[in-house]
Amino acid sequence: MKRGMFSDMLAAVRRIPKGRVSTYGDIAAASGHPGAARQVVWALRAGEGVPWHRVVGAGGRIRLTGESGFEQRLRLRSEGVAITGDRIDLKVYGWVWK
DNA sequence: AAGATGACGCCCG
DNA sequence: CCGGGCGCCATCT
Repeated sequence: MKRGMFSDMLAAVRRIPKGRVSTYGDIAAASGHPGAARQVVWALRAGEGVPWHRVVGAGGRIRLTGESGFEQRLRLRSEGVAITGDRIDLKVYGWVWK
C-alpha cells in the first residue's frame, strides 16, 4: 500500500523507544520529509496508538500548552524522563536515529 | 483562488 | 532568557 507523508512520520514516531524523545524537525527529516516539521503535528493528531508524547520541540522544549501539555509531562515522567521547567535534556533523553 | 492557521525552527537583537 | 521576524507547508476557511 502507498505510504503517504503522514504514514512515514508516524512510522518514525513509533520507533522512538520508551524513555526517549525526538523533535518535530528530526521526525520530519528521519522520515524523508526534511523541513516539514509542521506536518508532523498533523500526523500526530490523525495517528492513533502512537507515542505522541515522545515528540517535543527543538532543544527539547515542550510545545504543547494547557491540559495536553500537562498530560505529556505526566506521560514522559512516568517513563523516567526528567523535565526541568519546560525542557528536556536531549543529550540524555534525545533519541539518535541510526 | 487567496488568506489564515499552527503541538515548528532558526537567526538576530 | 525573551521577543520579533521570516521561512516553511498541508489544511481549512
